[in-house]
Amino acid sequence: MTPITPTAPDRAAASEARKQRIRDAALSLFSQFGLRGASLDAIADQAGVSKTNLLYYFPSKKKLYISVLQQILYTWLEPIRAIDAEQSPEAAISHYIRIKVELSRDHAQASRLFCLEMIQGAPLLKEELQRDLRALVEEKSKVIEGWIASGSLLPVDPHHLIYLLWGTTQHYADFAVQIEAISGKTLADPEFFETTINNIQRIVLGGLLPRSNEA
Amino acid sequence: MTPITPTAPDRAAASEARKQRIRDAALSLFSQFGLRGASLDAIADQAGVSKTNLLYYFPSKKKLYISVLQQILYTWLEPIRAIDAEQSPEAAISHYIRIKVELSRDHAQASRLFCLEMIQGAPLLKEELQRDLRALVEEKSKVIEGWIASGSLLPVDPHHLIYLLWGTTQHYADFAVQIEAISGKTLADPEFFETTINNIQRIVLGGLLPRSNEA
DNA sequence: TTTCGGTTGGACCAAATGGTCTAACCGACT
DNA sequence: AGTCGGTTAGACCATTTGGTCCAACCGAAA
Repeated sequence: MTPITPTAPDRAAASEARKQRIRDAALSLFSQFGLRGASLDAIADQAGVSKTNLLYYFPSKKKLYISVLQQILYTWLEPIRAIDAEQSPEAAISHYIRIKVELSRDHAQASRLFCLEMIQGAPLLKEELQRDLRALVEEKSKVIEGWIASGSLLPVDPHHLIYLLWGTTQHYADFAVQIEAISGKTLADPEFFETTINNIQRIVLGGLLPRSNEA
Repeated sequence: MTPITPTAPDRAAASEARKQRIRDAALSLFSQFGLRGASLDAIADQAGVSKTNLLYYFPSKKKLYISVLQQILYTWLEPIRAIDAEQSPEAAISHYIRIKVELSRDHAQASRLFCLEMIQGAPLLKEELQRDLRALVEEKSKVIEGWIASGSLLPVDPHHLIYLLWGTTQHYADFAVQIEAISGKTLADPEFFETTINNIQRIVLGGLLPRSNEA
């Protein structure tokens, strides 16, 4: 009943598992050395399969790379999709920051690969960015403008707000080494994790300058 | 009288110029493809010299890479050095943001190379980060704490404030493609440049939430 | 038991790559 | 003119790399 493919059902499952193992290894190496810098030998090695076998599942290096990127992209844009006009701006932004810092902690490699691709000029994602991401950002900008119009948010350019949130939160994944070198802490440390979220929320929502009582 | 080296003086100048041309080409390619991803052939080509000649000036790929990185590092940490206790926090932070966004505009490649190196785990810079950068950040954190103690700044963890400033400003260099895909603008556009600075300053200093008059 | 399609890996290949060797070049000083 | 040290490049090399080919394997259906 279960078999959909002509061969045994667990055959397909095992195959998919293997593919995922390869994708995982690829993510690990691509996120460290980039598309050109990572070799198929190394990826196959880390995945525990032969290079030929890797090329059986993914017909070329580029196809493998794209497959990995594609898998990331969805997860990556999820938090911003969650923003909606029904929430208060405080709740929405607070929540967004938390989710994004969680992503930086749990999917740091994915964040780095995404960053690498951007640095390189996003040769493989540019189109998608221009179409989907742009529309998504436009949509959420409208929400932010609504908040501003209703007086529940101080006036700010929605795009720059979004960039600031992206930049700040991803920084903890992409520059993890730097942060560890300076703070001696990682997001894996629960206390540092909470402090991080807390401080970003405080700065973005409340600002740094005290309301002057003078003048 | 002028000759310091045994050979003619302009000989050394021409030599240094060539070295710089090579470093420039190297920056351009390393910042795009990383240490492994960029080839000496391509670098020599872009610099307009033969590969052998490149290897005459820089005895190995790694040495060249380090030379480029070294040259960046100083420029990169300059803005944070400029922060001092005499300024008002508002002036210091405003100025820092402006300088940093200027760097993102004028030295985007350097920013990206630095980012790449961090992503990779900073194998060549880790030591320096742990020593010099850490000390520098510690010093400036003291300044920020002073501001907080004197009541001219709301309480915030200095480290996280610094990370937020770094992340936000560098984002405009490292993710330039993404920003262009969404906003259709670049920092090269003077209006966009000023809007960027203005918005970051406003969010960081003033915060987003209006002071509630209720309750 | 045979066969068949999906699967696996060792041998192999052409191109690219980091780096060496050697010969020639060139301007300055004798 | 000759030579000397800094400079330049073409030929060459060993290794790595992305990718192909072919032979073998393996579990299930006939």
